[in-house]
This record gives sequence, structure tokens and C-alpha cells, in this order.
Amino acid sequence: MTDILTLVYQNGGFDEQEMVQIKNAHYAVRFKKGENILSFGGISDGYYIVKEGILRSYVIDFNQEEMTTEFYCQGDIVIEVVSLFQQKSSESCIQALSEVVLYKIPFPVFQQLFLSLKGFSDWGRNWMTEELFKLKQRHIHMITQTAAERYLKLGEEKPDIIQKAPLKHIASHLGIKNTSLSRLRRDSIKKR
Amino acid sequence: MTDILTLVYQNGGFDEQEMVQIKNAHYAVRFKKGENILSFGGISDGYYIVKEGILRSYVIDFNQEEMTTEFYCQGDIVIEVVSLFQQKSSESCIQALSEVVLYKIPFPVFQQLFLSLKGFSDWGRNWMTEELFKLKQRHIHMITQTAAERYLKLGEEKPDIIQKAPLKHIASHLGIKNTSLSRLRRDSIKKR
DNA sequence: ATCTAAACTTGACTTATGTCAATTGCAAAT
DNA sequence: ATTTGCAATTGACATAAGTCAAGTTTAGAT
Repeated sequence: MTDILTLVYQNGGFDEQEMVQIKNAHYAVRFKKGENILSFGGISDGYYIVKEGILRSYVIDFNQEEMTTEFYCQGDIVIEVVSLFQQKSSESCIQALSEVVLYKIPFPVFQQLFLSLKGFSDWGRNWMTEELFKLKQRHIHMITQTAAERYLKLGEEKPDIIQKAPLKHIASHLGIKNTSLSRLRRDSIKKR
Repeated sequence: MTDILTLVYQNGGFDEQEMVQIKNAHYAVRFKKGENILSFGGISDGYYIVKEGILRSYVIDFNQEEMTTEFYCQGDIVIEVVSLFQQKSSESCIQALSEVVLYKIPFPVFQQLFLSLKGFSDWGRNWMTEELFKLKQRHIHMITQTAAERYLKLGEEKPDIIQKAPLKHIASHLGIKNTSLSRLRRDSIKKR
């Protein structure tokens, strides 16, 4: 069975035994649509990987409006980095947008893996390196591409989100207003 | 003497002996205005901290235009994360915008410190955690604030840059065109 | 000190996206 | 099945920022 966890860890350079040890640290947890995996002010209790369903992370911006900072689909790693690594209270909220099944590693176990498996902390650093790269890329896209282009890109990368997530969350993630996204969708359908 | 390095490492939780070991790994290097610390396609040869002068990191975007992704001032850490940690060729270029003096740790020594000092790799992870946080905040600002507000913010955080960096670099960093920044400056002066 | 190329400024006009307000659609709860 | 409230759509208009093209200024090179 080529399961989600195998896919997630396959390029981490782990040997057979480490792979088993890491996989065994996870267990499945379920959340209902609308439930929070992590709430504002809460402290991250662990590390999650999406088995089924979709989620989002959001913040309240300067105008007191929700802004969706990230969507998560199957195989995505769900972390609030600052809250997990520094065990500080979270400034963002992670919420299930559908029924979800996640694989969880509770924080103490996660920390233990970090200390005991050299390869796991290397893997973590590489993950962070890639996240930094992706955030920089996103910033570049935000500046150089139109909202329509960003919408299409999201559609290619996370088709599930375009189909299943509420319009208003997609809009705030793209950095535009609901009304603009609504028009955008209408106009791009017309063109076909 | 409260030097730059002391300021940079003071909250890293290092003991006296570690602090000495880390500081001794640095040595000063100079670059002239316009020189590259790291070029497109090059591999990062080390880790730098700004002693004097200003620098920028930039990329070539989809429209074949330069876009300044970061400015560096005194005390800032100058890293191209992917190229340093993964020793891959760089997609961005780091350039001196004035005569600069940097403290350098060459890559092999940096790597050695990472392996030999537990505290140093922890410090590195915390640095990355903060960078991720800052990039997320920047993204939020980019979406929710006007160019004028972002300009003022840059002025508070890096007054040196506003005063010394060329307008076009500041504009591309703010995500607007030179012409718009020029007008913006004119108008904000008028208001006073 | 002079020249030259690049950087900056400005005007006139265009375009993308926002704002506000009125409907309409839809899904959860009773 | 009906109600209720949030989500989405749409129109009319406002605004921030872009585009293009013409000048002007400035910093380096000679």
C-alpha cells in the first residue's frame, strides 16, 4: 500500500528502520467541518498530515477581517511553525473546511523524534527551507501577477480547493474581495 | 565593546565559551558598491552578517524585470537559504548597494558549527522560524495595506534604505512601479 | 570640468480592483 | 417542508496603481 505517509517521507533519505519508527509515531484523528485544529491563542499540540478532506489557516488582519493564509489538501503538512517549534500562543487559526482525517504526531513525541533521529531534524530543516522558498515565490506572484492569474495557478496546484472551498476564503487567500472573485469567475467562464 | 556580533547572538542562549567559538568563526570581508555577494546560478559560499553598508537581494520576475526581495542593513543576517543549506545554485542575486563590510563564516566552518554545537542548530531553526513568520506578515501587509502604508512601514523599520537605496529598488520591493513611488513621495511630502 | 547614460519626475490617460447597496441563492436547523 | 441567515451575484461608481511618453536631474566616467 502506497499510503500518504510513504509519499510524504519518501524523499527524506530515511532507512527502513527509521521510516517505520517515524510512521509509527502517527495516528489518525478526525475533525468535523468547522472544527479548529488550532485556535487563536492556543499552543500547537502537534504535527499533522492530511489524509482526507481540506482545511485552511487564517488570521484576522488589520481591518478585523479574516484572511486565509493557507489551504491544506491530501498529503499536506499542517503546522503553525511558530506555535509548534517555540510553543508560543498562535496568531492564526487552523480550521477544517470539511470532514477531515489527519495523521497526528503529538508534540512530545515529535520533539523526541527531533532529538533522537538526526535524519528527522534534517528533514525538518529541509521542509522549512522549502517553505521559505515557497513563501518568497508567493510574494513574487502576488506582486507580478493579476488576480486572475493567481486564481488559475491555485486551480492547477489545488483543484480541490477551487471546487470545495467557499468563495470568500479563496478570495481572501488570493488577496481580493469576494465581489471581485465572483466577477472573475463569471468572466473566465464566458471566455471559454 | 558591544559589537554587532554580540547583538546578533545575545539572545541565542549561548554560554561564554560557545559565544567565543561562534564569534571566532567570523572574519571581516569587504565588497564595493555594485559587487555581488552571491550571483544568479552561484552556490552560496557562506553566511554573512552586515557590519557596515546596505545590500539587497533580487530576482528576475516573469516579466524579465528585477524585483528586490530583501534589503539588508547593519546587523542583518545575509543568507540565501536554499543555496546555503542545500548547496544548490541560487535563483536570486545578493548585491552591495554601497561599500560594505560583512562578517563571514565560510560554508564548511558554518556546517561544522551546525554539527558540533547543538545550540547553533537550535539557533538556526529559531532564525528560520522567525523568517517564516516575517514572510507571512509581509504577505499580509502586501494584501491589506496600500503602497503608501508599506512605504511608511519600511521607513520605520529600515530608515537607511529609504534614504540610501535607489528609488527603483525600493519601488520593486514595495510591489509598485517607479513612477508610482515617485508620486507617492511627492504627495506625502506635500501633506506635511 | 564635461559629457553621458541612467535615474527620477511629471502629465494624461487606462485598467484592475474596491466599495456600497440591492438581490438572489442555498444550506443548515427546526 | 419551512424558515432563516449566511454566501454569492450583480450594478453603478470610486480609487489605487499602471502605462506611455516627455522632460529633468544626477552620478560616474572620461
